[in-house]
Amino acid sequence: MGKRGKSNRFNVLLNYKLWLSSMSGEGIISGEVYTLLLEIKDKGSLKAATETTGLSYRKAWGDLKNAESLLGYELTHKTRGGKDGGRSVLTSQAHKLLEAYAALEEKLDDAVEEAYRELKKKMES
Amino acid sequence: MGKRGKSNRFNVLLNYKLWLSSMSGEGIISGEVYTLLLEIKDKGSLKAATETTGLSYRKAWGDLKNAESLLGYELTHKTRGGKDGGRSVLTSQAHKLLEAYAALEEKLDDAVEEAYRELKKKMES
DNA sequence: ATCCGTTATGTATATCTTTGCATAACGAAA
DNA sequence: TTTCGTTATGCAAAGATATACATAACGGAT
Repeated sequence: MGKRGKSNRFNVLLNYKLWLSSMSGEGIISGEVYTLLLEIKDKGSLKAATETTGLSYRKAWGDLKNAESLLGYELTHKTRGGKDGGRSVLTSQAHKLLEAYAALEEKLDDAVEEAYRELKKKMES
Repeated sequence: MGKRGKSNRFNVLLNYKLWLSSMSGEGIISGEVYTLLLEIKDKGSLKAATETTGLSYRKAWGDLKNAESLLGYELTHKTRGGKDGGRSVLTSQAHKLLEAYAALEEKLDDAVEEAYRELKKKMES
């Protein structure tokens, strides 16, 4: 280690959280809903999706409903009944949203990482 | 208005929130603490700062203490007593942090705005 | 016609966060 | 040495969020 040791190491992490909101400010889509949609896409049902994401069915269902109501369109085609009980399938708009959101997150991850490096440099100087 | 009207306008806003945390994840500095520090710098006391920022003294004090404990150094020189009761003045490290944070926020504001434009374009296509 | 497991939703419970007192400690200035 | 307004901190109360539980509705497959 260098002359001054690690005395002024800036040992903190930079975190961020994204969400989409309506003009009036209510929350719509956060990372949580994003991963929920990914899981629904994979598993084919909301219930199954909640089991892997860890949130309660009640909340996941509410979040999804909220998101759809504020976006103004459905994110999943929902069917009830049948031997399997029913299923949830992403709409084409949901697919589009997932794609767009993934690109956005990647872009911002990069920006945050770079900003963090600069922050750190400043704080350690 | 154009041929298809505004039917697929993506009428949502992109929001984000930044915070610094310790390695183990506890929150340290959020925008709230940042504006609190700005206000302290301006007003010279924590109490006065809470009056303009709107948070309760109890919480502001706790947040500040938490931030200092996790950073490992003081963000304010605190004095009690005197006709004026006491005061809080930013440390040099706090000044440095404010500067760095402001730069960081500006950078990310730009990145988010750009990312939002792309998101919007994708969602409206 | 019956069954099954999922969607759908209300309500009560618990958990987490913030606020609101209350009250002590402090110490420079008058 | 008394005074004043701030820092400092515990604890109860209030608010906000999330979870848990209960229960209905549904309808394709058997």
